[in-house]
Amino acid sequence: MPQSRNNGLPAYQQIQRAIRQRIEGKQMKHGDPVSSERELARIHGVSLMTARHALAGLEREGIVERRPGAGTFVAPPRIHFNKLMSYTEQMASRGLPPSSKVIVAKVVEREQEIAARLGLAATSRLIKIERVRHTGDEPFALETCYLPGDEFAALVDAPLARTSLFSTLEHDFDVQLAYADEEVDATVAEGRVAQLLNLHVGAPLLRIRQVIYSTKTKPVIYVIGFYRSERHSLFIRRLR
Amino acid sequence: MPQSRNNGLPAYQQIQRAIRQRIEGKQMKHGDPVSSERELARIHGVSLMTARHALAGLEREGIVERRPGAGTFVAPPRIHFNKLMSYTEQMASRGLPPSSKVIVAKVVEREQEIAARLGLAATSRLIKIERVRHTGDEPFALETCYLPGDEFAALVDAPLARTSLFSTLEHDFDVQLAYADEEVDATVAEGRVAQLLNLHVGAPLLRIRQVIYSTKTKPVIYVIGFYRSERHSLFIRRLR
DNA sequence: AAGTGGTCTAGACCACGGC
DNA sequence: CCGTGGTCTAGACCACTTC
Repeated sequence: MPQSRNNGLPAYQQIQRAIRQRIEGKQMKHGDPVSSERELARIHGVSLMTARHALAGLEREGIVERRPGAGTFVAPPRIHFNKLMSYTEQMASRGLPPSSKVIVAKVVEREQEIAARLGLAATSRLIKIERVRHTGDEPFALETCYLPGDEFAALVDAPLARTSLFSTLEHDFDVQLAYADEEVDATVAEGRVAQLLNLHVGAPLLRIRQVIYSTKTKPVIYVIGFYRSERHSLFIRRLR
Repeated sequence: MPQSRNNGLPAYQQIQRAIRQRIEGKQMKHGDPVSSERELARIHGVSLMTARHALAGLEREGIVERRPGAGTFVAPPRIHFNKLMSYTEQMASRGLPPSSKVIVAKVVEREQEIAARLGLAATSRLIKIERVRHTGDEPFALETCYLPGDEFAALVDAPLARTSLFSTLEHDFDVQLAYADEEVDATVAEGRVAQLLNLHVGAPLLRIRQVIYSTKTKPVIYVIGFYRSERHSLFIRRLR
């Protein structure tokens, strides 16, 4: 009788959760063997295929490595490649305190191109939030994000300086973010951007424009960011 | 009797290949329904789980979309997010002819830092191949790649101008490339790079340094590339 | 030789979409 | 309502690694 009585969560996800927790809770570390498929099946009282399904998912996430004939092992502590993380989360993963300064937080109109990228009518109202990110006391990025104004009007009064935008969206607005498509190129600092980032005009900058989608494949945030190239590299993993 | 008589290829991969071919051969287009799991199982004479496994793989690759209760459909023409492709393959996927000019193809020694990135001793001999990539007649990238010299010595005499490095490796050297880790930042053109790319000094450039690994998790190629930012953007998909 | 992951079968029930 | 994908079972054989 599948997935009854048990939180409604499918069996394979419960197995994943159990393993994930033991790894995240440092009870297992890089290289440790994970219970074999047959063991997991026995322990959780499921069939072999279900246990396999659980491990296959964890392997795709990079949490676990499977070596045919040998076993399944906790994967090396992964640099979170290609993972959508907020600035706050990125800092946390490096053990650094987040620090940013809100420059602008208001409603704008007639931002035609940006409205289009969010799948909205050209004249829609948009929330605009502009922030400078710091490491230590040096500014290293200028991020401007836009959200649909009707849905997220309350955001302009949110404590953006203290709380992560991602967590505000996920907790207060019940929006689950799913993925982002980014376009990356290089540019040089000029005018206001150079000034805000404490750079001389002509310094190289990484420009990242991203559209962040919710689990419903709906665009939720458009972000354009400028990153000081001496202080920020982008890491990507590409698969064949 | 699994995977006998049939090319040695597992049944689920044969199903995938059949579907892939029909999509790539334009016999099916974006939005068209793919045979249902039960249909595929019947057609290919396999069980439902095997047909499901095939579709699950195609869905992960982004080739196909599955909508519960509705069916499985050919996914929108996908931009190849986070996919490791050679320059030749990238051009092909956009319907453009590849064009590049080999500047250097020789053996070098004492490239300590690069040897280290390839997991080799500091004094190892390395193959160095430097090429300018073009779109039309405009240069848009300078790519320099390094490979272990002992293993790939024959490469310096390979027809690099005519043949893709990836395919030479995969066919002539029996090396299967698996993934690449990239570090991306911004810089400005200067000296030789500016000259080769036909840019003025100070123009913004995207710099990509990548280590390409074989299926055996062994570093095989180190590439450092400079890309004219007006002619090249990087697209990334990040997942939550 | 024992254990592991990889593949596969022939069934089953569920929740959901579209008609 | 019927067909779909999503989950699951209780077995099986194979190729491989480890000892």
